[in-house]
Amino acid sequence: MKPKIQDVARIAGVSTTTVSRVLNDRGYISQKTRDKVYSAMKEINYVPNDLARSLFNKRSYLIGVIVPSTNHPFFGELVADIENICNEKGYKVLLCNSLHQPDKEKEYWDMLRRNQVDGVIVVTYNRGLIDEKQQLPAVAIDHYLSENIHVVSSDNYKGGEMATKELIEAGCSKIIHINGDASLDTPANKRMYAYEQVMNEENRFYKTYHVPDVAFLDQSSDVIKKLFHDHPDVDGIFASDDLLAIHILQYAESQGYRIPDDLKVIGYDGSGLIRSIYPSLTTIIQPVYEIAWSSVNTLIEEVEGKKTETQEQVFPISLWRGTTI
Amino acid sequence: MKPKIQDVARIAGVSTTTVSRVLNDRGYISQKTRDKVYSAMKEINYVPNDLARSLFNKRSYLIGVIVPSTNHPFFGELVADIENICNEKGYKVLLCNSLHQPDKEKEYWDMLRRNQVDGVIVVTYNRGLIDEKQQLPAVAIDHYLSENIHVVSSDNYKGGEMATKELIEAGCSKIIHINGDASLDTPANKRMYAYEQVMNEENRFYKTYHVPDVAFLDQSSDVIKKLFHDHPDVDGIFASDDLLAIHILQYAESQGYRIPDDLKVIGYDGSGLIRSIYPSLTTIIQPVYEIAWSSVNTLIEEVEGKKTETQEQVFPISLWRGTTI
DNA sequence: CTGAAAGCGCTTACAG
DNA sequence: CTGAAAGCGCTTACAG
Repeated sequence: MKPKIQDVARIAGVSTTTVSRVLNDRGYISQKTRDKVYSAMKEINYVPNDLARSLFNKRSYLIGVIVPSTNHPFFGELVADIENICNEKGYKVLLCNSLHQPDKEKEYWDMLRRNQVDGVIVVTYNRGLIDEKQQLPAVAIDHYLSENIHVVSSDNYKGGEMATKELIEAGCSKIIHINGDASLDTPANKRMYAYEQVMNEENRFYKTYHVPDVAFLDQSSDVIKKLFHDHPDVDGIFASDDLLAIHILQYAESQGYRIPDDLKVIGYDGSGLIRSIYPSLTTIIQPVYEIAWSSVNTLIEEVEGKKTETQEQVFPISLWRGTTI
Repeated sequence: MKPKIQDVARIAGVSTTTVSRVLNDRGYISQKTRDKVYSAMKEINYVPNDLARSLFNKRSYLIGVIVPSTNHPFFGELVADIENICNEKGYKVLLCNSLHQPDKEKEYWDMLRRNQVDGVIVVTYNRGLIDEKQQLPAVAIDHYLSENIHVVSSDNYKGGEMATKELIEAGCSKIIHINGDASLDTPANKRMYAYEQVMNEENRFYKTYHVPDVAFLDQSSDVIKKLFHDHPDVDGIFASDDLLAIHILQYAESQGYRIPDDLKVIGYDGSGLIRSIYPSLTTIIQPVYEIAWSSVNTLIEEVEGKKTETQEQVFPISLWRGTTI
């Protein structure tokens, strides 16, 4: 049986109230009592039960984090940053990999509520996730969910614009965009709108191809093949995800395109991992750490009642110059 | 105020006992009562408090997972698999990124105990993590921690052997190994022993270089430069990590080595991500999913009291043939 | 088929 | 400076 506060009290010869007081360092306690209690705790290897504490305090210091999957460089890094920052602030992370499945997201959301998390940070493309009156503090990354939910993102429109203009300035004459599932309401859509708008303004041909699920690349190859089959003269591609961009480079090279002479490619995300192992890829960098930091801080401020108005924060993107443009 | 079971009981006109019964589907309850309770729950949007439940049941369905960082393709994938499998089985994951820091690992371990996790899955190189009498069920991945802790790993020795032999069979005459921190007691050490033993048996020159921290590659470049400076005639390198292998390839190519003609390189881990975006890299594949599955299952079996003897499970590795050998 | 009571391990007014 | 009592939101014997 795990020792409880009563056992400590009995051994130290004090009341449970007193033990609780030294545990929480609250109220006046004589040094002598304090010492007795500490040595009793040590003697029986006492560990406080945070479940009981949370129950009483109505505060769990638990934060739910819902992402598509940590098995993706961008989200793996994002989750690592979020967890590290939470840890510094005394919060714990309950991890949920939704695999982009709306029903899973909903299940996770309910699970988090049952577990009395203080708040949740969510990356979802499922608008309907929070329909009911949600009093649970939440921050949505990259996505507007509802009026009461804060939003943290990087500037997706500007990212799309920057990527497109890089290709234009590099002299590409036929620039194609490849993106994820068109029916999903993802931040990548803003990148697409930016691409289409820029191309439109310049009176250029534009075309966007869609991959069923960007995060899991198995299905991307057919779309990539089709892109090159339809447009063998393509000389610029803006991919909404670095992994997609790399797959395109692989396929293009296998077809004899020389990079960047025949074809220029720019990706998106610029996670530390990709920049480290694939520095040649020109890409738009999302400021992952800033997004993580701001998400955690905004959430904790709301949890601790410091701020109430719903916030929307957009961080600037930047360009990583590789050699694929 | 969040609605509680009492509110449901009051509205449905029954006792809390009855509400609890329909919640847990235990004992006999008339359909009429059941309906009343359900509609009351719906009416006030009731969500059960799992903290209170866990407190009573002495079972949290929480599993702590300690890894160096999800910001690494191998651990990002491992954590995603572990979490998915836990979720299928009704368990939740409390994520801890130790960043390879022993003091953090210890803090996380204590935090997990306070939070009454049912068990923990840990990837650590910190032998001293569990000194005291730990009654907490645990599975260590890749590492023997103590007599009562199960171990799940892949065959690191055979992996090192296979990698070394591949280079030998490919005709390399000067094969060098590069590994992580020598003072850490990591699974990669077994790969190094295998390398050294095979080389020894063949009466060949061997030499291992060490990078301070394989998981965070910033410091690797100096070591890599030194390796090539000391041994410009190296024609085979076995790296204990794919990211390291990729950095070596980058540096070697910048120095004019042709791959694989002048230099052959083999990595380690073979995570899905690396195989997808860097298929040319020859590497040893660790069966991530099997490791995740076995860890979760072994842990849950112990938690549920199905098995008691400490187990050690070793899964076979395999070879990914790229073009770097 | 249903309810009153005790208890999971803690904390906090309230007394003293 | 310290303790007895009530309560956080649940569940489960035990009665009826």
